[in-house]
Amino acid sequence: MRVRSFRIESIRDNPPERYNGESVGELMTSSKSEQAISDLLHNLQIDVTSAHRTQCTSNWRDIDYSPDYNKFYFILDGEGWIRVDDQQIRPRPGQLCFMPAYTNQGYSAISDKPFLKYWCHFTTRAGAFDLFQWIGVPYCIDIQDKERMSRLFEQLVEPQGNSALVTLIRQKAVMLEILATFLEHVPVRILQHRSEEINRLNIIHDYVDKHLHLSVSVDELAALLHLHPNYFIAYFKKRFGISPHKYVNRKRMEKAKTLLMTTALSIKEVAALTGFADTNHFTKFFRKETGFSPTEFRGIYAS
DNA sequence: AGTTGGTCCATAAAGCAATG
DNA sequence: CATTGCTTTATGGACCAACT
Repeated sequence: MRVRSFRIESIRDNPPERYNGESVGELMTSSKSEQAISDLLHNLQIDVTSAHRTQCTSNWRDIDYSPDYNKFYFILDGEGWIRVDDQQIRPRPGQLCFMPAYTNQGYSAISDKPFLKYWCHFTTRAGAFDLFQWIGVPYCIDIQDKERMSRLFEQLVEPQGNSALVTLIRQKAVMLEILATFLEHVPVRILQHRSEEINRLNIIHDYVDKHLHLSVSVDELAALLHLHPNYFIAYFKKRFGISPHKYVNRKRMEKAKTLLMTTALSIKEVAALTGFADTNHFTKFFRKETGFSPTEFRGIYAS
C-alpha cells in the first residue's frame, strides 16, 4: 500500500493566497480570476428548460420561492415588480432581467398593464455548481440593440431545425449567444463565498501550468492546498467537476495541441514537454483524447 | 530515425467507510 | 470539515513489433 505523506516543504514556495474578506467580492478584472472561471467553463453544460413569449395577466405573482434554474426576462412592454434576494426592481421595456438559481425571489404584476415579455429558464452547470453560483452579475440591464435581442429570444422560443437534434442544438447555441451578450455588458465578480475555492483552483492551475513538463502528481497538488490526498481528490472533483488527475491530463493535451499547431518540435519533444516520458504512451493517449495521432493532428490544424 | 500500436503489470489515482 | 486505512480501478512506462 502506498503511504501518502504530507509534504510541508513543497508548500513554502507557493503559499495559498488568502482572500481579504471584502464584502463585495473580487471584481473579475484580473486574468487570474478569469483563468479559474474559464477552467470551470471547460465543462459548462447548458440546458434550456423552457422559453416563451408571454403576455402576463394581472394575477402574475409569486413572492417567495427559490428555483433551481436561472431565468431571463426580456421585457417588451408593461410594468411589474421583481425581487431577487433583497433587491427590488421595477424593470422597464427594453431591459433584460436576470434571476440566478438558488436565490430567493419574488415577482408580481403591479398595475393593469402587466408585462409582455420573453422569458426562459435555463441552467449553466460548471463543476459542482451553476455558473451563477460562482459569479455574481447585475439583475437588470438596459439592452442597446433591442431588435437583435428580440430576434435571439424569438429563435430561442421557436428554434429552427430540420430534426429534433438540430433544433435542440440551435436552441443551445442561441442561449449561449444571449448569455454571452449579457455577460459582455455587465461587470462580473467572483461571489465572495466562492472566492476561496477560486483561489484554490488558481493555485492548482498555476502550479500545473509551471510543472507540466514534469509529471504532476495528485499528492503534490494536495500538498499545495494543505489537504490530505484522498480528501483532496474528492474535494476537487466535487467542486470543479473533474478529478485532479483528469484536470492535469486536460492541461497536458491542451499544451500538446498548442505545441503541435504552433511549433515544429518533434513528437518526442512535445511528449517530453507535456510530461510524457514515453512517446509510445503519448501517442496512444493523444489518439484516445483527440481521435487523431499527433502527426495527423498537426497535419490538419497546423497553420 | 521517427512514429504508431499492442500487451503486460507495478503503482498512482480514485472510491469508500469509519472516525475525530 | 478533514483525516485515515483499505479496496478497487485505471494509468503510464517498459518492451516488442511494424510501418514510413
